[in-house]
Amino acid sequence: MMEQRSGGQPAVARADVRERILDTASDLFYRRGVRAVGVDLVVEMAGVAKTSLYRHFRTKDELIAAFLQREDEDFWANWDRVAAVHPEDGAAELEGQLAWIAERVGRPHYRGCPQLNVAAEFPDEEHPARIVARRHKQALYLRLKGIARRLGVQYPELLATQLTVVINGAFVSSQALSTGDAAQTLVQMARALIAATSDENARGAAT
Amino acid sequence: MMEQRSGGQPAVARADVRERILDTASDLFYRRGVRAVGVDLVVEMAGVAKTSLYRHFRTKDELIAAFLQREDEDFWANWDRVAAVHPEDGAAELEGQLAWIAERVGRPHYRGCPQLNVAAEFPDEEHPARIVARRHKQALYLRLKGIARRLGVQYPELLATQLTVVINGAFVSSQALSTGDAAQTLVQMARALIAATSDENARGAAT
DNA sequence: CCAACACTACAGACCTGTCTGTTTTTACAG
DNA sequence: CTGTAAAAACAGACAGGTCTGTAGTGTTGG
Repeated sequence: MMEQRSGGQPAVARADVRERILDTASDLFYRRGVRAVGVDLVVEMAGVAKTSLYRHFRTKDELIAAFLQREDEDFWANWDRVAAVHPEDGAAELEGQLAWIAERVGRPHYRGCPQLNVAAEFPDEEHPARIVARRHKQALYLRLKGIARRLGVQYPELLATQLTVVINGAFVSSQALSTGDAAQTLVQMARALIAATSDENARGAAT
Repeated sequence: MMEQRSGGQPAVARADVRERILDTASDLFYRRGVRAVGVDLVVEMAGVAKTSLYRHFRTKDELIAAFLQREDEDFWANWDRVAAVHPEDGAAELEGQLAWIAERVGRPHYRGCPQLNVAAEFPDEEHPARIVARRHKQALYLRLKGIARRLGVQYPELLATQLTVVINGAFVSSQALSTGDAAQTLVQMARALIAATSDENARGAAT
């Protein structure tokens, strides 16, 4: 861990300590739960002083919010990478998004969506971390609505809501999805929902 | 949960205190989160002595498990009540189940599925409460598979997995479902998924 | 009579956040 | 390249509160 940076660059160590704290805290928070991890443990595992933690983060609550903020940015980085591959084909993009989400859900020690986990741990909706989580889920809905619009379905808002439910459901259903191909299951769900919103007007008064 | 009583009749007061503790703990655990609620608060709100709590529950972990156990029983009581109304029609039963689930999700201070919340709070999968939660979700899957079989779809396991994802997704997506009719949204999802598994091959051997 | 109950106090550990003091790193001037 | 002052990091004690679980004492009701 000890790196000697002879003739070091300025402002690196500053960001370095902050990043090390956030790295360590994120890992511990996700794996053990936020409330179960104290700042003393974060400080010890990160190899920093407690004063350093409280210099970069005013309170533990702000550290939790920073944890979710980083998870949010990581999530959309993955999303945008896939979106860039399918600038035209909305259906292909959606399946691509579901593919990497399913891969993530299926990982060995996957423990759910951090945003949903923190929401479960902290009932206060005005908690700084809950505000990050709420914006994250709102952004997910909006992105799905954009895809739904590109698909040209009749009710993009309805389809976006349904896809939100499916994706959030996948996050908390790793047990049910562990048997079989999770990606295929989710893609089939998306196709079925798309087909249904496309049928609505054509079918008219059937059954 | 057969409790052996040494020889007397004091079963009434005993069960009364136990129930009062469990009532109070369940309410506090659900609304504020399990880790955020200490036994001192439970004891104070229930108006009992701490020794009484630890006489009826060996540890707080067992109290948490009892909380989820009771939620499990309540859930299936609702389920069975609806199931009894539709002994033949699987599609109607499924829509009935989704209707009361959506109603529950849409309640003013709904705070998610207790089983999922506890799973988010406690990473240890061998925690007594996690064992209850795991069995609960497994039971949900099995009930849905039973409905799927009655529907005569081609892949009942696949449909059951998909419906599990939808229901768990509804539990954690009250934000997305708060706009519009949640019950209708879920029912439409179920219909779309059923139609998709029915469309897969034979279209001729209908009802 | 005695088991269940209420109440208080306690042990030992943990929590967040602050404070003091020392050492290292950085920034910049000469 | 060097001297120096400010900023940042380290180390650790500390305050004041919380947590789970146990123990001791007295009260009550069947």
